[in-house]
Amino acid sequence: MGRSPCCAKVGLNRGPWSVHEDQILTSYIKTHGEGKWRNLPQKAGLRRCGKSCRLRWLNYLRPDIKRGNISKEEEELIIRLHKLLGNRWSLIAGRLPGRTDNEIKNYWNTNMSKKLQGKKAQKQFNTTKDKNPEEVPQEKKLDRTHVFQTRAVRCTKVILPFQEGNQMYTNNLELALDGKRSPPFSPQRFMDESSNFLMDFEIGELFMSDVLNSDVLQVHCDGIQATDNEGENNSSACSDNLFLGNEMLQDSPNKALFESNGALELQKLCSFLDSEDEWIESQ
DNA sequence: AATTCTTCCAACCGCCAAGTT
DNA sequence: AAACTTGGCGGTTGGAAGAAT
Repeated sequence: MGRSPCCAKVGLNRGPWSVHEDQILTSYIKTHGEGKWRNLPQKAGLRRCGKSCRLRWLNYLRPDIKRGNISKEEEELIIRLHKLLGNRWSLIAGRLPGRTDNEIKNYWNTNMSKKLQGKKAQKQFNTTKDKNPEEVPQEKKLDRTHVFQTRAVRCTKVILPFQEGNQMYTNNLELALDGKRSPPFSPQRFMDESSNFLMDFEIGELFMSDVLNSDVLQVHCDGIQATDNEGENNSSACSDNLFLGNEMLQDSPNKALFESNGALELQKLCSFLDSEDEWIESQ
């Protein structure tokens, strides 16, 4: 049932790697280089699955792996990057030389998640997530300052929509989707407007390209319906804020908050907008 | 000293996207 | 265009080690 395994597991070693296996793998990769993981075990004479070899090399045997505890500076960076990117461990690891995504993920799960427990947003989410949407009183539905957490999903484009005057960003978005206009994005203005937040991230080509390639969708929204962690429609959120991941870059006139936790699919965004329009019309 | 509980992290798993045939 | 392969990712697990009883 389901997907076939990546390789025939019969007769393969599992569990912790022995010193001897490490030596074989290291020696083979030093000679032949990385890649071709599927065939590597056979060629190297290892009774391991290719995936397992890849993981062992990337997370443990690579010569540039940094050993030892996460420093205070690294921890601060992890927190900031997590705020920005969510659970995109490989992206976070990419900005911490010598650290692996697995290591950072483990560190986060064992240390940081504890420290950050009890956050207001999480608390608020938890108090409402179990309720049947039908049971939510109407005044709650109308509460556009309601804070909730959405599940991060990948999107294929980055949109950095800026509002010019009262122009609805949706106009720009639709045109961008139709290919009639570039996504409404001005790097210079983006940096100007968000300089306080981004200052600590060494703004530069590298960072900007990271952002642009990171699937992070920034939404400057004027009314958008989102789903909660359970994938159910939640109450509407209205915001004049600009977000980078979870980070609010501008104060909203109505102090409303929409947390996208990193990303929304463009298709979902469009359907949210449609449903939001219907909702507004029905009021 | 023995047992139970908790923490930590290496390794595994399934899914996905990109590349190839 | 469809099927298949491959590499990469994030979530989860299991067991070793340490702490508590």
